Amino acid sequence: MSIKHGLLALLERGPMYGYQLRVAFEESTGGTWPLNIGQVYTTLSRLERDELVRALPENEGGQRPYEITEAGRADLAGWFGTPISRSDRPRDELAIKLALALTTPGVDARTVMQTQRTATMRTLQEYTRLKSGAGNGDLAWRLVLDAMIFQAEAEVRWLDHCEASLVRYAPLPAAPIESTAHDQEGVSK
Amino acid sequence: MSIKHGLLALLERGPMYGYQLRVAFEESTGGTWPLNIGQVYTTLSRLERDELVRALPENEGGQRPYEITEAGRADLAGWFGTPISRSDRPRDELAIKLALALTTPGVDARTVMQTQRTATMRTLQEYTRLKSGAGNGDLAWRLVLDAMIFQAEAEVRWLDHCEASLVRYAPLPAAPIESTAHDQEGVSK
DNA sequence: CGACACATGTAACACGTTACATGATTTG
DNA sequence: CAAATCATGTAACGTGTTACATGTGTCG
Repeated sequence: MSIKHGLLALLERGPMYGYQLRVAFEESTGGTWPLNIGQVYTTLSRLERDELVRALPENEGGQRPYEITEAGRADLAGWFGTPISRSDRPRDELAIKLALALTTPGVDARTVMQTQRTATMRTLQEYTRLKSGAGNGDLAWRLVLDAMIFQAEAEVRWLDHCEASLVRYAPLPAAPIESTAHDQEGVSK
Repeated sequence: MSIKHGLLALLERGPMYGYQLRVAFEESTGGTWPLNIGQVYTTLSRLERDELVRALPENEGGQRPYEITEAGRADLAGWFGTPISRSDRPRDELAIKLALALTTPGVDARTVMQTQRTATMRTLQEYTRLKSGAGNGDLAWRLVLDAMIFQAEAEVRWLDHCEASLVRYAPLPAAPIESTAHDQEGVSK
C-alpha cells in the first residue's frame, strides 16, 4: 500500500518515468529505505491497470513517463486524508517474539531482551551519528530519521519495562545455589 | 517470517494441530492480532515442506497434529538468539506519508499530522482502557499491550516534534490575509 | 432443526524481494 | 575498451489476506 501511494504522490508533482520515481522516492526518505526498481515497474503496471495512472507516449530518450489520472488524484487525497490506523500496520514481530519467549521451554526471555536491547542501542547510535553528520537542508529526510529514532527509543524503553516486569513477576529464574552457606541478596520486591 | 517462527515456538511446547495453534497464538498476544486460520494451514504446509515440522498420524477426532523437528528447533533457536534488526522491519508508512506530504502540491502536511495525531490519541486511550480493564494474570499479553502503548506514545511525540519543526521551518503557510485590519489570533504554539 | 464452535483445507489475489535479461549512454 | 550509470522489463518465490467449500459435534 505504501509504495502505491508513494508513487502517486510523486506523480502529483508531474509526469515521471520509473527510474526517476525510484530516485525521487529514495531521496524523500534519505535513502533509508532502498526501493527496488523492479517493484516500481510492477506497481506502475498495477496502477495503470486500476486507471490511477496513465502511460504517456515513449519520449526521445526511450523513457516511458506516467501521469496521474483524476481517479489517482482522488485515491491519493483519500490516503492523505485518512489516518493510518493500528489495524493496518504489520504485526510487531518483536512483541510476538518476546511474548512467546516467555512460555517457550528452553528459552530465556531475559537473554532475548538483552540481546535485542544491545542491537537496538547500536542502531540508535548509528542514527544519531547520521543525524549530526549531515547538515541536511532536507526537512523531510530529517523527519524520517527522527521517526526511526523515536521508535528505537521507545523500543529500548519497552525492553527495560519488560525486564522490570519480569523481575517483579519471577524474581530469580532457578538461581544457581551455592553449596556453601552464603547469602543470596538483592532479590527483594 | 513472524508467523512461521510463532508456530514453531508453540510447537516447542508439544505437538498441536492447526486450529489449536491459532487459538494458542491469539492467546499469547491477547487477541490483539487475529490470526487467519487459512494462514496457519498454509504455513504448516511450508514448514513441513522445509522439514521444520513433521505431521503426525491423524488422531481419533480427525485432527492432524504436527511436531517440531530437530531442524525446526535449530531454526527457532536461531530466531530467539538473533535480534530483529531495523532492516528487516517493514517500511514505516506514516513516516513516508508525512515526508511526501511535505512536497506534494495541494496537500497540507499540518492537516495530515493533526488528523493522525487525533486518531493515534484515540487508540492510545483505547489501549489504556484495555490495560486497566482486565485484571490480567497474563504477563505476555500485558507486555504486548505495553509495546503497542509505547509505540503509540512515541508516534504522538514524533508528530508533535514534526509540527514544531514545520513551524520553525515555515512559520506560516501562505497565511490568508484579511483585507480588514483585524488581528489573527490564537495561531501561536 | 438451526446456529455456532470445532476442524481442515484450497484458490485467487496482492504485495514485496531477488535475480535475470537486455540495451543505451557516459566516463575513466 | 571496460566499467558504471541510466533505463525497462520479466520470472520465480515467499508471505499475507480474503473468500470459498466441506464436514462434525454440540447446545438451545
